[in-house]
Amino acid sequence: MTDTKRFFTDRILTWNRAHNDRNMPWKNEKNPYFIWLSEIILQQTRVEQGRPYYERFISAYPTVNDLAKAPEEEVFRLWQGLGYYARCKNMLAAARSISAAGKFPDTYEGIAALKGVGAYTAAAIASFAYNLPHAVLDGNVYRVLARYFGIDTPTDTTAGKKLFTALANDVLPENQAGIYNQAIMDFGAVVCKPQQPLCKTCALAPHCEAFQKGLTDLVPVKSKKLTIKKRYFHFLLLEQNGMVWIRKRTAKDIWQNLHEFPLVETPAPADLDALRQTAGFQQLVPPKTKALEPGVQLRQQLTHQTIHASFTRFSLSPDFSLPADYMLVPAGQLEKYAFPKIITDYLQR
DNA sequence: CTCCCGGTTT
DNA sequence: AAACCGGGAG
Repeated sequence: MTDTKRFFTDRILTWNRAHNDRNMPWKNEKNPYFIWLSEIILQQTRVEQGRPYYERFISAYPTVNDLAKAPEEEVFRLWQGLGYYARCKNMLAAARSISAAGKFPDTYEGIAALKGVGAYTAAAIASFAYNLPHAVLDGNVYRVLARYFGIDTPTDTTAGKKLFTALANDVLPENQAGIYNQAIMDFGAVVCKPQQPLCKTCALAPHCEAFQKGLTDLVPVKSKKLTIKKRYFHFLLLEQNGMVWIRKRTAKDIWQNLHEFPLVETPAPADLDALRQTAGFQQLVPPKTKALEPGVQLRQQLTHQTIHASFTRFSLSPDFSLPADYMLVPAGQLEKYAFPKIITDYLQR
């Protein structure tokens, strides 16, 4: 262990004792079920967005057995709007396996075997709940380590993951894993931020490679560049005497397991006249059915696609029926189903 | 508006 | 290596 590494760990712990006033409802929590729940909710999610979901989940399901017993549709409805819906599916599967086992796993390997739990989440739960010496490696930790130690190896490569994992575990104080892991992530979120980090007042700056060499904005490095494609979704609100057609998305695509209105996707922007020419539209709407009003346009930005959505209402003749994967539900019952954000936005507008 | 951010699975 | 969401910042 080098001096600069010892200094690093010591200053992180000191900062945590003296200056860390970041407060989360799951901090100091020792119940592994609550810790696991909060970590699943916080994956890819900002604390302030996740917090209300966490409160609702622990209130609805105070124990892992309550969650394990819950119907999938109900859990998805509670998860609605949080994004990355595979997390919800995996969470429920994990809850059922924990409940069947009769206790929460208390080893790193046992925790890592849970669905939806990868290296980061396993280390977080192992250290927070059981103080096991496993270093967390999330976006905050990558950034703090890359800057302080001046590492420009891309973090999203096998070599990068290996290097950062070894370093993270090297600077982990063996007997304070839980406190330290929380501290380094808070430090990354509050001081060593992605944009405009607080280097001027940072107690680590004297030994920080990136700060000393003016490389703060150049690390961490990522190798992949994101290509974003545009998609054009035309949602059809097909109404039949107070009822409306919906279906569950089952394809290997975004929003799997959520519901939607009958959808026609076009490769390019299309107005209603152009839409009527498509086979998809003709399969869903009888000829000469008039739109009830001009369509509503909404947009949603995903990681690698931009969704341009239109919503158009039609009144369907009573005898018409859609393919078997669609279901006709009362318009007043839509809140029982989980929908993607762009659809709930439309419904609430 | 346009970017930017982030764990796990396949 | 690529796909998966939604919200915040500029």
